[in-house]
Amino acid sequence: MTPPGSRPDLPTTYSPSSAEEAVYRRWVELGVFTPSGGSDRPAYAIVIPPPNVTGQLHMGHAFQHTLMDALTRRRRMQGYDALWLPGTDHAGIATQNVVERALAQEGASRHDLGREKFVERVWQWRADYGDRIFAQMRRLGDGVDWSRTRFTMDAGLSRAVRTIFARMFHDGLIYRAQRIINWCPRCLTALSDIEVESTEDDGELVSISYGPVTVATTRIETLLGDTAVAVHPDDPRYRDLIGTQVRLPLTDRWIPVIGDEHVDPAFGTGAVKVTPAHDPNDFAIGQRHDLPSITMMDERGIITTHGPFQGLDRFEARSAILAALRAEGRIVAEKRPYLHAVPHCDRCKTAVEPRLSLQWFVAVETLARAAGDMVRDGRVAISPPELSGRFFGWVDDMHDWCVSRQLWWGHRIPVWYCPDGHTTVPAVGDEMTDPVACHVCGNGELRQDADVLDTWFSSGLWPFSTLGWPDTTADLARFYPTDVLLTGYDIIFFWVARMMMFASYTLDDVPFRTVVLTGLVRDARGKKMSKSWGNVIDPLDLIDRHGADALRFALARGAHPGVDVPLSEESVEGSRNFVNKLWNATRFALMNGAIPAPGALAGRELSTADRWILSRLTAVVGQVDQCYEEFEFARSCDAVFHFARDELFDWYLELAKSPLRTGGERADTVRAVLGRCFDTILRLLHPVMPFVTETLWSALTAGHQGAPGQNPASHDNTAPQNTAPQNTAAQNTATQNTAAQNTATQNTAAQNTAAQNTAAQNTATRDTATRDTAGEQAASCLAAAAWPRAGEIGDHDSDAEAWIGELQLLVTEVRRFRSAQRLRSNQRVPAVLVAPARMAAWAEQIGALTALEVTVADAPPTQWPSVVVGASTVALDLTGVVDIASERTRLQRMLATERVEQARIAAKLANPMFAERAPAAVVAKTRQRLTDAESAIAQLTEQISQL
RNA sequence: GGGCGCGUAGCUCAGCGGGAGAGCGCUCGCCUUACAAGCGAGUGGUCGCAGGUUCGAUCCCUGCCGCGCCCA
Repeated sequence: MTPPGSRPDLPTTYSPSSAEEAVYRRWVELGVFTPSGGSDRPAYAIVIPPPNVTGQLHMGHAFQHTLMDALTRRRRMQGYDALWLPGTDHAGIATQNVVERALAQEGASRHDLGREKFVERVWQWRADYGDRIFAQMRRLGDGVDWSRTRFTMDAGLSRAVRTIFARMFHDGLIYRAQRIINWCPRCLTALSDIEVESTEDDGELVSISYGPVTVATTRIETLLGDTAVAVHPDDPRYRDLIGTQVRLPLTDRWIPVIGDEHVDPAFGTGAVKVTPAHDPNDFAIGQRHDLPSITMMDERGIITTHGPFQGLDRFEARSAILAALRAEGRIVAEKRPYLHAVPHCDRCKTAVEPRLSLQWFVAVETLARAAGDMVRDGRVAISPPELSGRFFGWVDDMHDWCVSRQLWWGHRIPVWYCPDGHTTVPAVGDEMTDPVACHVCGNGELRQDADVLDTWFSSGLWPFSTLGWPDTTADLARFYPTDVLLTGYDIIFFWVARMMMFASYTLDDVPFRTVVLTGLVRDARGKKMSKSWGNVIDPLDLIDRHGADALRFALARGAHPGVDVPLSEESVEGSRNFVNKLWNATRFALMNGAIPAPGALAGRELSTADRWILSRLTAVVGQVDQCYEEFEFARSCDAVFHFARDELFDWYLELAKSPLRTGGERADTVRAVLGRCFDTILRLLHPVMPFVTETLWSALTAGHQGAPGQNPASHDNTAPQNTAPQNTAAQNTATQNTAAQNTATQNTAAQNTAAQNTAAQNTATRDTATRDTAGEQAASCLAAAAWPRAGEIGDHDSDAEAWIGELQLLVTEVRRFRSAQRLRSNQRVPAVLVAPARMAAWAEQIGALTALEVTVADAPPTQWPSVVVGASTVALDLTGVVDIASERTRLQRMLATERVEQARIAAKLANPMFAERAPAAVVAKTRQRLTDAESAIAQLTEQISQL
């Protein structure tokens, strides 16, 4: 505990593990993540791309959440009413698989339980484990509004699903049809195109004689379902066979040879077997030629055709049929291995079986075009724009979307059938009422479609279903369209395109204004992280060992738009080191009485160094702002990092030590400048490094409640500035429970969707209740403080920047000289400074920075070796000690470099075309460079001659 | 096969028409009163190869070589 008005003593090493949890709890207690609403502030909203409810926080989440959090936190500090809305999706197949595995351990299957009990069991699982990822998000520091946590199976979101389904059905945008779909023989369900992942697998391409024609295939077993052989109609080899019949090997069936334009005469033998029930291309050929479809295997991939192969698994059948064909002498050629693309189930990696079946589809043509148009006419921006090609490639060539899944967990398809097979879908406006009689024949014996909808169907509604649609809610009015949808470029098709399609259909508006696409997190060597490679890094492990800020900063520093981010333990350590450096530099500021109050600088006489650092600070604030507008997180981090470490800590702090020691008016000014600088960089870093900045800022502003730039718009600023004791989070480790843990035991009744509050929601309700009283303190919390504005700090000061630049150059040259002379870093040497008055005024600081005992004189002692920069000379008392040979070598090397430079520039200027055609500014700059090189040469020549 | 992208320091990557950059690593010196999770200095690159455009090319264009991703 820190008494009012005093500042805490901070330890020399920052310990994230003891600080982070308490800081997070304080934010939630203060309600900073919950938009206040109702004010006249502009709204800003990001909905989280919902993580899978079975998921654990992985590095991809850590990365994307860091960026979303940074965007939202900055907007919040800028005074926006900012919402980052969290939640999860129900992950149909994945969740069902998890629960089925648990059941299998008990020796049961879902069929033993029956549908109703099984679904109850899944709800139970979700109540027990579904909030794990929320607790992990807290560890990362995600500033989401827990009071608005959503789940795709919530009552409200389920209503959105049923509503849009009915509307689209009645608009003819949802239909049921027999089609070839991707079927997973393990999950026993249909999959959409994007739930299928193709891999290049070894197979064998076998040429089989069908009598007069030979066909080539990799899927030998489907021979049993062949109903034709197709050739190109113009192919001279086969033209005459078109219309004849050939006997299908191993069977008694005769099948026609047909001509079809889509056959590639150059591939294989130029003749293909046609299996309409088991291949999408063959299905299309079958439709064109009115061929029968023969389904020759069941949903588990077991052969059903009568004969010797019946009952075999599809892969066993492949070998058996190959052997049988070989025995009959039907095998003309074999190519093995033959690399070809094989589709696999995204979830279980089983080879997908194309299968003819009756499924529900979304007709995507108009919706996909509308989604494409949003980007084409600029209503939705894609960042970085280079990746829009990827988006168009998908939406402009999209097949109808198979949305039915043969699962029990999910939104049951709201369609009913009567015994006569009529279809009944609730009417628009009455979507939630289950029909009691067939809308066609009035029969009251209705049965609901057994299938559920694709999880992505509900995820596609996420940007507006989470805000209350289909009701017209205050949230929808305030936060929709949302501002940013941030996700990896690999997953753009899953939600981005579909959210846009549904948004266009339901609200005739964009779901978000900007799509920010990130790269993928890779390992230190740029390799994709995968379990099979064994190179997966667990973000929670890194947070445990180095702190969330270190992980976040390491990730954000690599976040160039759309580019993959390599992440290594070393880079996180590097960031942790910077966090610690920031900690110690701020400690220095605290120990020296830095004054962060807004008026502290007013009317003070600033030194050149003060003006310089404030000028640089202004520039950095501007840079950071620009970077955020362009989603250039890496550059933003770099800008603050280099300013803080290489300018503020390395130079200003060193220059400040002397006036601070001296005291008086000058020291107070330095304290005010320090206050302003540290206050500002903590604010600038807060979005990416929330924990340590919050801790340090509360220490910095303790006793200075009138800290500059408090966000007047945020929370209730009519409350008096409260100077009540503030725990510094670093010291408060007493309570270890996270809020998520506190409420994790709360189980909700299965199926009772009205009661499906997540634990986090319950927590947040409590949080919100405390917000009114906490609101007074909110302004003393960095997360609710104002974002710096470049204009408030000052203007660019080129005079100060030039003088400090010269000082830095002089100090660096002296250090280089010392190093070249092999002087030990701790060996203090007498020296004389001969310089203009403004430079000579820094004699003490120059001495401290170079480990020299500096005195000012009008002329350097003869025989002392010297370092010359511009009009300033530092002569060192190294008579008899200096290594003349090495010094001569050093100077001569510098001279050689300058001469090369001089020659190159002179040659350039000698070219008349250059002066004629190059812009005047470039020519002038080049002339200046020549002059600089020439004076450097003169200076070095002089120094060498004096040795 | 079609489309997109990438080859820049030992590693991972920025830069993308006018002086080659960062982080990490490596070498040397230093426990200097904020910080050894630190400080100071340094090493390291015909910017994949070959042409072209230009006063000027790492950057723009063409071809080639190598690598990656998406789609078929």
